[in-house]
Amino acid sequence: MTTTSRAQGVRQQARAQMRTEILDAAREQLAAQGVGSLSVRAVARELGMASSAVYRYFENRDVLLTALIVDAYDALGETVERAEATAARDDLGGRWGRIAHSVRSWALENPSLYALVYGSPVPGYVAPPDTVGPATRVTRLLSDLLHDTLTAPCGPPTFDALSPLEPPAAEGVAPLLAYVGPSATPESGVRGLMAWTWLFGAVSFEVFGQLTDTVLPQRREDVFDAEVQRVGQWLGLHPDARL
Amino acid sequence: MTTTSRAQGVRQQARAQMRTEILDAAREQLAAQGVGSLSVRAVARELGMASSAVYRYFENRDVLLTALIVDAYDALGETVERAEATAARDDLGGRWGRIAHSVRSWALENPSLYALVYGSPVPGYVAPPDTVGPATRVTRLLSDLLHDTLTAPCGPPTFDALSPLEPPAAEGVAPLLAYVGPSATPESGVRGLMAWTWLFGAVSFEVFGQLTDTVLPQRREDVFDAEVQRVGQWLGLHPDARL
DNA sequence: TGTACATCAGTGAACGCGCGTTCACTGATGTAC
DNA sequence: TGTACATCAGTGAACGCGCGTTCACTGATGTAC
Repeated sequence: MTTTSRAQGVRQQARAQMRTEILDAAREQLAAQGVGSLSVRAVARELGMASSAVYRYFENRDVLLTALIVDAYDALGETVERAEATAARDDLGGRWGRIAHSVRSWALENPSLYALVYGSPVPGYVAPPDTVGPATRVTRLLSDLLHDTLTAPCGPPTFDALSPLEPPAAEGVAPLLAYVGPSATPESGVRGLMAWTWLFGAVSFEVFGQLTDTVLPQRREDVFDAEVQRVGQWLGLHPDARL
Repeated sequence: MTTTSRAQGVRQQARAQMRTEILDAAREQLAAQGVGSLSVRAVARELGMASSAVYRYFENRDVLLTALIVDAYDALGETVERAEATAARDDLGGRWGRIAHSVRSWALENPSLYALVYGSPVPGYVAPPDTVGPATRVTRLLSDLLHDTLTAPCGPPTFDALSPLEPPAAEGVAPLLAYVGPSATPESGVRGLMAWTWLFGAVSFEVFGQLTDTVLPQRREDVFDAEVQRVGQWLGLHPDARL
């Protein structure tokens, strides 16, 4: 490494740090006021710099917002991946439990970031392509789990469906089946979809305050865990695997 | 009715109509720009009146927003109540299907209103007490349905739970059980909670665009219906009741 | 029925504010010889 | 190592804008006698 590139490295490092500081300040803004009132000027004020200086780092407000979204997806993705990795590969129920519980805790710890990525979309804002990768990290874990369930040594679970999935519905889940891989059947695909849907529905209800007067705040983790187990059992995961 | 009160009636009627027109314009605003940018001035502009005139009808922006929220809850509540009422009382699966499908269609037809009441909350805005009544109309239907399931002539469903609900979780759902009534057991309460959670999770995912690349747009209703049936079966509703 | 008065919807100017973004600039830091 | 030049972070003033809300007002509509 030459002196030149080391010096360049210093400049770049300073740049990266400033970028981080801007994003941190923006996250504070977000938590306090919501997406709508995230403003370049307020972020600059928080950092004690001229608002025009922020434009050296982010072309405009939307680019800043996109960076926050990407970071949020990545933070959630990494947290959940780490949690999932602590379960033995053949402990399918355990993996499901880690995923579910870690999504929930991350969301409760970062409600504004969760709202940013799983809340109501901001009309007019279109997520650029760079967001899709980070967005699918949790989905990937769930998809792999479903695949492992269907190819487990003890054989795929037998579902208690009364009738097989009707053709139009089976056709509908085709993209999902393609994503999971050849092991997936329409019935298992729909069930996986329902588990995914349920998980984020449950977390959203809790984070967005819809559980008031329904579940006692101090017992929400216990109730959530009971629900996770029931979904796991219904999915054909080993039922007594616990977090 | 005297001339006086009839005249008064005319004035009041004009007032009520103007109020409606303001709310309609606000709803258009909402659909186009989202909650954050709902503005008194823009609403007035849309109606071709001075922005100060709006203050004759709504004390301030928050009061206007609250009125929109109440109206949205009421519109959804009425739609779902009407749909549910078309099923025979003893057709439990049919009632569940009507509720689920009507929530979904209303949400897809009124995505901005759905986002207003089931999307991420606006930080800083606190829902005043007048919103709770309208907010519980759908919940009431689900709760009654659960009650009817548990007190059906053929007896309550037997759930395939491997182990009974653990005490902390059972304690957690106490408020919900109190709401449903004495027929509810902890296990049925958790299942009802999960169905409720799943329903709004599924609808939110579809309305908020999380189903892209997962379920084919033209087949979403079919897939949704398959899911509804599976949840219904799992809840112990008569499995072949169809919409 | 006719008239004097009260009520009330709607106006338009004004207040103070914060916003996104641009631009010419200054001064420090890095680069090339 | 020393110097002339290029790069680039950050400044501060300015642009044009839309916002919520207030206020003194006008004129139409309703009320009381």
